[in-house]
Amino acid sequence: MSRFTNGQKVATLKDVARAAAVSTATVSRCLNMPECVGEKTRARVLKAVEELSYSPNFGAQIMAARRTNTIGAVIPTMENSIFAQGIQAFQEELNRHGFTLLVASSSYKPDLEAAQVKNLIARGAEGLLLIGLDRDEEIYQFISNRGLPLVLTWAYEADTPHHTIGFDNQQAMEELTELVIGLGHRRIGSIITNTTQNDRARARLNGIKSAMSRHQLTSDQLIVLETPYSIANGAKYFEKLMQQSRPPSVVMCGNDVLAVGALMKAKEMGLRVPEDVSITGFDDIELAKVVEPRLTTVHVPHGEMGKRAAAALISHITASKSLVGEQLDTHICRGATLGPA
Amino acid sequence: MSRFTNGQKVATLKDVARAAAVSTATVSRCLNMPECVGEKTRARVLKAVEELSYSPNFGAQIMAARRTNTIGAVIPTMENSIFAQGIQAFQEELNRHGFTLLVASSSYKPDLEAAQVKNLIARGAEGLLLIGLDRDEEIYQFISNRGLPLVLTWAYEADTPHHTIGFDNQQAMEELTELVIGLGHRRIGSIITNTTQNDRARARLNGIKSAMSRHQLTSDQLIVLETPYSIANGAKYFEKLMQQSRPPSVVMCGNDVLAVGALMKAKEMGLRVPEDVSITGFDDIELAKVVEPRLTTVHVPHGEMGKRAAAALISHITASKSLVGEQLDTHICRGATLGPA
DNA sequence: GCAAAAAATGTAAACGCTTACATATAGTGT
DNA sequence: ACACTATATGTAAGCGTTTACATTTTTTGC
Repeated sequence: MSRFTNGQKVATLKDVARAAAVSTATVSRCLNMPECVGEKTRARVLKAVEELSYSPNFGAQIMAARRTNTIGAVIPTMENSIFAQGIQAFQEELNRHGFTLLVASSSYKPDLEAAQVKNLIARGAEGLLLIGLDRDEEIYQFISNRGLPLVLTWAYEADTPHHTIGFDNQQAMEELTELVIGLGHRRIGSIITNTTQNDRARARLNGIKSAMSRHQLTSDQLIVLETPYSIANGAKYFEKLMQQSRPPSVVMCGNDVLAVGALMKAKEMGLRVPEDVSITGFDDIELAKVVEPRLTTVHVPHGEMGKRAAAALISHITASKSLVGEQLDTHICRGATLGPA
Repeated sequence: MSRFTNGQKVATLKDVARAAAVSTATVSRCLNMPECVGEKTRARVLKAVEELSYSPNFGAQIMAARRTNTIGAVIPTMENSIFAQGIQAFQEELNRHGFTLLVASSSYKPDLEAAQVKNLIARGAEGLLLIGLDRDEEIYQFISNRGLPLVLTWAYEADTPHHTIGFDNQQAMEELTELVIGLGHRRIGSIITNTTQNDRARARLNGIKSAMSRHQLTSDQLIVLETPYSIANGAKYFEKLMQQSRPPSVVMCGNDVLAVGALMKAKEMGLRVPEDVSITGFDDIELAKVVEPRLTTVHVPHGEMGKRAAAALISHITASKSLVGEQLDTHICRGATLGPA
C-alpha cells in the first residue's frame, strides 16, 4: 500500500501481485497484454484488481513505458461554443484510436497559453493542438526542442513553417465582403476581436480591407472597433457604431458571438435587420442558427477540422508520417440579416 | 538525455544539473523552493533550464512528491454550452488556488464516465467533480476506496451520502409548473432528456408531475417524450407533440437546448408563441437569451455552483475540512414564450 | 516417454523526480 | 582566532511501473 500526503492509502501493483500470489510482471502483463497470460491466472489477477480498487499510477506508467497515448490541446476559452464542436470531433477521433485528450484553456492570454503548453507536456502529451498562429517564438522553440508534433488549427497558411489544418480566414472574409459590396453597401462597420495576438481576427479584418480596396473603397468608409468577444460587447459596440454621425449600412462582425450581440441590440434600438442595417458574422455556430433572422455568416467545417487534425497527429505519432498542412473550404451561409444597402 | 519511443530526446533534471554544475537536488529546489537556494546558483540553474527547454516530467513528480495539485472533472458533453459556464468558473477558482483542472467528457455514457474517472485518478487527480447522482455504485465505491473527495453538482439532494452542491431540480421545475398551471394551462407536453441514468431529468419531470397532481390534473393531461438533447431533437419531438389529435397548450422542455429546438420548429410550423402554444426551458444558458421571444426558463447559478464546488474541494484537500452539501437557489426567468392558455 | 519448442511466469533494472539526511561553507559574537 | 549557528549544497533512497532476460512449466512431435 502506498499513501498520499493526506494519508490515503492506495493499492499498487505490488499489492495486487501479493493478493493474487503472482509477480508484479504478471499483473502488469495481465493489464497490458492479457493474451500473454494464462487464463486462470488472469482471472485471479483481475479479481484482485477489482477487490483492491486498483488503478495504475499514471506517473509511474509514463516513466516506465515512456508513452502516454495522450494528446494535449489548449483552446482560448471553453465558455462559449466557438471551439466546442471542433474539439469534440478532435476528441472523438482521438478516442477512436486509443488516445486521450487533455484540454486546457488560456483565456486568450499568451502567457497562460505558454504555461498550459508546458503543463500538458509535463503530463506526457505526445502531440499538441493549438489554435491559430500568433504566439511567441519561444513557445514554438520549446515545443520543437522537445520534438513534439504540433498542429495549428482554425487557420490555414501555406507560407509558414508550421502545420496548419484549417481554412483561409482572410479569403473567406473577402468573399463575404464581396457579397456585401455587391449588394451596394459602401459604408462598412466592423466589430472584431482584438487583432493583436490574434491572427484569425487580423486575417478576417484584412479580408474586409482587401475586398474594399479592390472596389476602390477607401479606408474612411470602414470603421473598425476592437473588443474582447461576448454577446454583451457585440451589443455595446454595435450601438457605438450606429450612434456615429454617418452610421454604416452594414456591420460585419469578426464572429457570430459578436454578431448575435449586435443583432440583439439592433432589435432593442428598434432598427430593422436587414432593412435598416445589415449584420454578418463568422463561424456558423449554433447561436447563428437560432436567432431571428438567421445570421448571414461564414460556415466553417468545425467537425472536419477537428477530425483531420486528430488524424494527422495520430498518423505522425504511430506511423511517423510527416505532418502536412491542409486547407479546408468554407462557404458563405446566407441568412436574412444581410440585405441590399 | 532521456528519449521517448519515437527517439525524441528530452532534457532531464540530471542534464540541467550537469549543465549548471550542481546536484539534481539543487535544481529541484531551485524550481520548487527558490528561496532556499543561493542567488547566483539559482541564476545559473535557471539559465540552464531555459537553454535546455527543460520541463519537469510530471510522472516522476507524481511519484516522488505524491501530490499533484490536480482536480478532475467529468462532464457529459463539451459540445453545447450547458456545462461550459459552470466548468469555467470551477476552473478559475481552482487556478486561483494553484490547482489545475483536468476535464474529460463522457458523452452521457455511464461506462465511459467510469473509464474517465479511473483515467483522471490514474493521472493523479486529488479530487473529483461529477455531474448529478445517477451512476453505478461501483464507481462510488471505487472513488471512496481510494479516499478521494468527490463533489456532485448540478443537483442538490439532502438525503444522500454524497456531497451535492447544486440546486433542487424537482422543486425548481415544480415552481415553473405552478406558474404554467396558474396561467390556465391544463394539457402539458414535455420533451425531456432520457430519464434513465439521469437523475436531473427525472427530478425535473417529477417536478412537473407533482405540481400537476397538486392541482388535480391527471396523468393523461401530460404527454412526455424522451430524447437525447439537441436542437434538432427538440424540433422533431415538438412537431410530434403538436401533431397529436389534442395537442398541448404548453410544451415544457427539460432544458434550453430542447426548448430552442421546439421554438424554431414552432415558427417553422407557423405557430405563434405564446399565442398558439407556450414553450419553457431550463438552465438559462446563452441560447435562451438570444432567441425571440426570449425563452421562459429556470435560471441556474452556473458560476456560483462551479465556484462553490471548487472551494469545497480545495478546503477539503488543503485544510481537511469535511465536505458538506450546499443548496443554491434558482429562480424563474420569465420570457415571452410563456403566456396564458 | 522424451527432447525440443512454446508458453507462462518470475527477477530485477531502469525511468526522472523529491526529500531526509549528511556535509560543506559562510556568518556570527566573543 | 574560536566555537557555534545558520545557510547552501550534495548524496542517495525511494516512488510504482514496464520490460528485457532468465527461469519454469506446458505442449508438441515423434
